[in-house]
Amino acid sequence: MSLLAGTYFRAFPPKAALVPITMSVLQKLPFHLTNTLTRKKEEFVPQAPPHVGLYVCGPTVYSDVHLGNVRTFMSFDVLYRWLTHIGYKVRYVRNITDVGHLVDDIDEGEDKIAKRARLERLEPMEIVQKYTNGFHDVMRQFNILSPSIEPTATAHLIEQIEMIARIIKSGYAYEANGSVYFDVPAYAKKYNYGELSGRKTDELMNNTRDTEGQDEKRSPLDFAIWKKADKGHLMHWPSPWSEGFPGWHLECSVMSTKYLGKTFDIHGGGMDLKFPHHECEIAQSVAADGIAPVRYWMHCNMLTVDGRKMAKSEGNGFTPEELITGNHKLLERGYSPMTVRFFMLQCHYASTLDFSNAAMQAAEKGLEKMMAAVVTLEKLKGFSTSLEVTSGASAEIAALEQACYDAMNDDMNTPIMIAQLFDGVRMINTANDGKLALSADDIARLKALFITMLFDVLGLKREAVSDNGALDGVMKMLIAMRADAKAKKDFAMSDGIRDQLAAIGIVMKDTKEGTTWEHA
RNA sequence: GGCGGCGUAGCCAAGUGGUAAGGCAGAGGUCUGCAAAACCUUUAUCCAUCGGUUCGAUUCCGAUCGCCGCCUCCA
Repeated sequence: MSLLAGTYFRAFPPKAALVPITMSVLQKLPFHLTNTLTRKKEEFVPQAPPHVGLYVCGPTVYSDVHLGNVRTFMSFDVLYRWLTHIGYKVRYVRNITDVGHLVDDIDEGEDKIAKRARLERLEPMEIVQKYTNGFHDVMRQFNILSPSIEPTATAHLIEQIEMIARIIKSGYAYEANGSVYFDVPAYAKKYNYGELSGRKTDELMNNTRDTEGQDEKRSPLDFAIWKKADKGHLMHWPSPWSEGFPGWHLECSVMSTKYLGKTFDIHGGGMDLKFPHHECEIAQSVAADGIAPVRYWMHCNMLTVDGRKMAKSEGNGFTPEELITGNHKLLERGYSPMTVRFFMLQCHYASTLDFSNAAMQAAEKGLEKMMAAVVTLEKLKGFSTSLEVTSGASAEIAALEQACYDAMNDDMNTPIMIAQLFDGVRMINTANDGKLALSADDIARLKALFITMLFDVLGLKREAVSDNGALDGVMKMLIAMRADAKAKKDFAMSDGIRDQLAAIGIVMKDTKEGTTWEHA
């Protein structure tokens, strides 16, 4: 078994990783992040620079992802992009949970994927495929990069069974009636169960729910790492203990350490996974291998709607699809994926973010302003600096650049970084107005900064605004007619054209270079 | 009840032991035939409430109120 499981992977970080660190960008300031294990902001020092191992708990593919999920993956996408940008070589692992997990008390013994399969009359793996595809589509829409490795739980059954065996061998798990439970009290005697979530086993004991099936367990605190499948349970595999399926917490422990090493740098996920999921991951790894698996834990906060966590059970969750089309009762209209991305990144990942139509519309306007500035910047022509002339703005641009790096290095503070860029927007617009002189070098530097920060780091992309050629042609004609009317001082006609277009959502703008138009 | 966190302008949201980033909205101005866009200026005597520490707190400590997340093993 161990041979099978171990033949095809390479150790990470690589043993011969003694490549000198070549941080291309800025080494002046190290990256700091809030480690939720210590609850402190710490300097990030990878165990084997320049390599960084990053693991994020991926989705359970039994239904559409909702916007809250998107926020988590987007936050870690920015982390991945930033670490890469500052010169690290990141191996980013994000799993797909395709082994179903038990639904709730009502659907006893039937897992999420099996239940869904039954409802939709599909093979479980059809469900998995369908929603995995959907998940990938959503990730693409929001411009979230693919991880380096996207392992699935079902492809790592052998490793999971091996890990269970190791935990049993070390005395922290026991079999009962074909299921295997993690022995929390035994573990807690030697190690600190609850170090991540701040929980204490005594307290947990006092507040345990009286649920069914408890009799198999020695302590109500124990959790299943292998579960015997009930009859009718669709997904199950053979194991030394029973025909069954692995416990939920196990897959992440197995897949993270398999690809990133027994101890790896960063583990991320949503705040709601801190307990029990992440706490159990620590316990499993420590029990199996005697080593803490993770050096830095990062948790990103929840997306709320009207102050409440977005969740299916609340009925306040909408799919990314609905958000884009506006087809949901909570949505006044649709918003583009990049508007959503910008909206989310204007808030720090560790804060709760409250969703509202007003906030979305504000983000939309802000993003438009930002993107318009990039277009302006690309057209700007600066004066030549051949005579050792520097503009008064040069120092300001250098400071702006530094401020952007400082913000990102300070626990990935995207809202501050964006605020800095808006200062840059002012500079660009002022220059465009002829009220600020920028040298060609200044402009090149600003361009590099904006493109790097906006597109590479924040992961925004330009969205198509103008649509089809026919409309463009019609608009050219109308603009010409209106110019003609204006030349003849026929303002009734020129205003009429403009107002009627405005009524159908097209806005004309008279600039020095001529008239342009856009959708309102 | 336990654990974790939050409460900053009309809205979204940063931040700090020395007196409040940014975006949206609002107001005034420049520009314009009038607009729009752009630019400039402006908008929180104050950071839930009450105490305490301090020369000084929104920032630290305590209490109160309100809100949110988690509390497993059958997410």
